[in-house]
Amino acid sequence: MESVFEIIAEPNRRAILSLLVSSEQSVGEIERRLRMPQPTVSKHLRVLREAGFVEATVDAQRRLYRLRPEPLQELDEWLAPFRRFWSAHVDALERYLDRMGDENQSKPTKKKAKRK
Amino acid sequence: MESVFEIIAEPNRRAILSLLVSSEQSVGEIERRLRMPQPTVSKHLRVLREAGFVEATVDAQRRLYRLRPEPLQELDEWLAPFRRFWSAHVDALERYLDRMGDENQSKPTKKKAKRK
DNA sequence: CAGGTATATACCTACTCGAGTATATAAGTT
DNA sequence: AACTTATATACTCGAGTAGGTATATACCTG
Repeated sequence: MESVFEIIAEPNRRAILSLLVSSEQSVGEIERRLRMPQPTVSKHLRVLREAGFVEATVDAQRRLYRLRPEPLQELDEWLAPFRRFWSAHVDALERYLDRMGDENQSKPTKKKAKRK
Repeated sequence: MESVFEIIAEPNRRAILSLLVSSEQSVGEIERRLRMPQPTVSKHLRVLREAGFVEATVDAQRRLYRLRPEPLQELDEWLAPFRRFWSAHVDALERYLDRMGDENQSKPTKKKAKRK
């Protein structure tokens, strides 16, 4: 369970993260809101904690868990090159549609684009 | 192997995606550049293809694989709420640092912040 | 201190998935 | 047609991991 990617591969962990994005929550609150058995919640929280996604403070018997930004920022950085890639694609599509618009507006039922 | 998240959890698959971000590649090229056994490459490409991360065109015996943007965009969208979260944090930190700057520049060795 | 609440952990099991090896398929070359 | 290149697939095996159940730990309340 090394990487950020493996951590967020698990749906319950993503649910926990999404829940924590609004505000910190105790284990019991997470348990109730996500309708998840308590050991399951604790185990996922442990994984998230050890990977730096969340941190906890003690409040009597409770633990209040809150989000930490770093690991998800790392994910965001990994995405950067791909963002450049797909925005290039959008640009190309826009240019293409612009050209089509000029050349013949008369054929709106066109089915296939030409292949190189 | 349903979700986008599970697909990119695998390091070799991430490597393939990163390689394809520059331009399309044949299976053999991927195999050589990533020093990965051919069946491994093919199997990961299959997973990526079925999940919509890549598409292939046939060139004689070769298959040229290229990136498709949608699945990674989906990941990008999942990150959106968290981005709001951490930019809020940066703002708060900046305000805090600003205040500290005004109030007393004279105590740079402060150790602990007050707890509620 | 007895009982209750909140959370963590230990143990087991079932399942998934990736690696490795061998083989199949298909196209190109001689 | 034989051979080679390029890619896909089938099969087996081992490791990792999530879920379930039971139990441990810690704190709070009467």
